[in-house]
Amino acid sequence: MTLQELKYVVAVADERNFRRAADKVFVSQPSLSASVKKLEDELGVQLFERGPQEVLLTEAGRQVVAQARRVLDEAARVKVVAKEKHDPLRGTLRLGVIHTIAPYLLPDLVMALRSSAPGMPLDIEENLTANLDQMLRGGLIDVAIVAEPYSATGIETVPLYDEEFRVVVPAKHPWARRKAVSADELETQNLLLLSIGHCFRDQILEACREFAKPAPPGKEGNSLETLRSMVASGLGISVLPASALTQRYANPLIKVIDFLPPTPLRRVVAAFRTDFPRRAAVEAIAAAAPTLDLPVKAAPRQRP
Amino acid sequence: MTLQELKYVVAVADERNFRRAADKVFVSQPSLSASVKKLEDELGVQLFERGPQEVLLTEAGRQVVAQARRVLDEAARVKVVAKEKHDPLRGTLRLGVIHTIAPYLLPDLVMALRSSAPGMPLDIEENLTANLDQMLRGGLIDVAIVAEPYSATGIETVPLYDEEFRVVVPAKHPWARRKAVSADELETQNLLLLSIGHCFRDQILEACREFAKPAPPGKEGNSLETLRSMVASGLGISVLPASALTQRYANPLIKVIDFLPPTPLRRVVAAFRTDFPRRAAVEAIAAAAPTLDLPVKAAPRQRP
DNA sequence: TGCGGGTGATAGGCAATGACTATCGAGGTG
DNA sequence: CACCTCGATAGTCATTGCCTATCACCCGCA
Repeated sequence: MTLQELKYVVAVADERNFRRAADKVFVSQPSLSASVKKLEDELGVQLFERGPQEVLLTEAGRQVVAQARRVLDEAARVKVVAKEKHDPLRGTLRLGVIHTIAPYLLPDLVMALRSSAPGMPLDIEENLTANLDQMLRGGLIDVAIVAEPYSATGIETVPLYDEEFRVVVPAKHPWARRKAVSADELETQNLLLLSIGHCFRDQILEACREFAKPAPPGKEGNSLETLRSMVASGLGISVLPASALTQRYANPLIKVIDFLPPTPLRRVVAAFRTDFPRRAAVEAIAAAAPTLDLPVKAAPRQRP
Repeated sequence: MTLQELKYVVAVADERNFRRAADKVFVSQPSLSASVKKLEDELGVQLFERGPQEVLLTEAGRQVVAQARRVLDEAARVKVVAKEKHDPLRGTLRLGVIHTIAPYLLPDLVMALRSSAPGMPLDIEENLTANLDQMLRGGLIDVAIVAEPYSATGIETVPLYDEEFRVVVPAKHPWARRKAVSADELETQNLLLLSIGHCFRDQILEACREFAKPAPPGKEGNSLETLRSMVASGLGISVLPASALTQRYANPLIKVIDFLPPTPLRRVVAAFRTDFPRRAAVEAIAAAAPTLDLPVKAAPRQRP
């Protein structure tokens, strides 16, 4: 039984005439006759009475044709469903973002995508890189926005932007008046870091190799906002990414100091499975990134 | 798009593995891959992400597969419907019967068929032969029980039984004591006949050729029961078929007289379109006829 | 009563479709 | 690094379904 046979049978039932039905479905009359007979044989029931005057539906034919219409109806809806999903910028995109990026990027990004891809709502998952990686491979999310270094087989990345690091110290800290500090100097202070698992912690330790080996530094916080508050309360100094230090987050208890060049930075990328079919959705995110009002540098597409 | 492609896609979605899915639907893995790709191309949407680890459903894939299941479901019901109609003795039989047979045959026939073909309810239409003929050709009824002579192209008949005619006279009629009368004698009496259109009228006139030409005889009735009542009231004599003169219809005001041989009779047949596929249903009727408690003679199958 | 115009079924040739086996290339795993 | 499994590809082959041409039948008309 094929959809075509069902189409043919319905056509014959509609036209009550094999020739007209054949024209209607764009085949020759013998082909149509053969197909109808084939279906009748398969079903073991005669569907039509071929009289010399007219073609009559048998009782079985009536029922089968009615059911065939339902099949064709549902089959037509397959195409409709597929067509609706045709545009990669339509349909929910499941997006994972690490904790140190989400709160600073998402408000603007969602805003930008709402106009550039209005048919693509975001289902957002905020988590650690390692977890996002697993979810990405497992198909639980479609795209992950993480910081480099990040690579995995079967995963591609598109750079979004480069984001410099800044030192934040309490307002009454001895460094509060300095214009810039060197990464090596941080060692001398009580450096507050994120807890283990946050990539941002590792990136800072990487930037300040000197004390990566010695004992772990001061206290740890669970989010950048926690760190910020801890600094504000005078507990120590810390390092935050530039996007966490916009005007919106200005705080009189905190002083922001640049690094002496080379300024450490992180590259933020969008990662997705190589086989992910909605690349245009990733492109939409990459295209939106440089338009955002963030203190970042557009990251050139270096490894396409 | 074919049902097979939909089956394949559903199998892949179920197994999340092309090889296992191929086994499940009894094709080689390359064939299955090709079919899936073909459907994806046709729909213009990628349904699966073929990762090295596992096969993932895209969002479009989820929706298409869900719809495909519905299609296959409905398609399976086509076979169920057909199977239900597989037995020609199942399903309503639309039966037409002429007025002069219906009330005497149907009660017994329905009873007999209820046991020999319990799954075949009768939808009964009572009408004149000419109308039944049209309905039979037009497919409005499946079988017509009529009296011969009846023939038409594209129509076959099966004899059911032969039924003799009897003369009925009022109880106080001069003939009331006679054992038998000749057809020719009827001319001398006030013969009550059915109105024009009833074949039984023509058959009586045929039996008594003598006065077929002269002026029309006495009054006319619209049914055999009307005639019977008219005879009972002394309005004249009439002729009835044997099946209308069983014990059940005995009436003290009426005397039944045999014809002198050759006794006129009518052959009752079941007529159906040559193309009618449920011949077994007709056979069931033919087989039931001789078992009925009617004063008739089984009609041999003379022209098969 | 024979003759066109209609029906659906049949016959024979042909091309497209789908299936197969064998193999590849990519990844993951010991 | 060898080995295994994944899905994709290549090439061949049989089946399928299609077409044109024709048949057999029935109708209505002359």
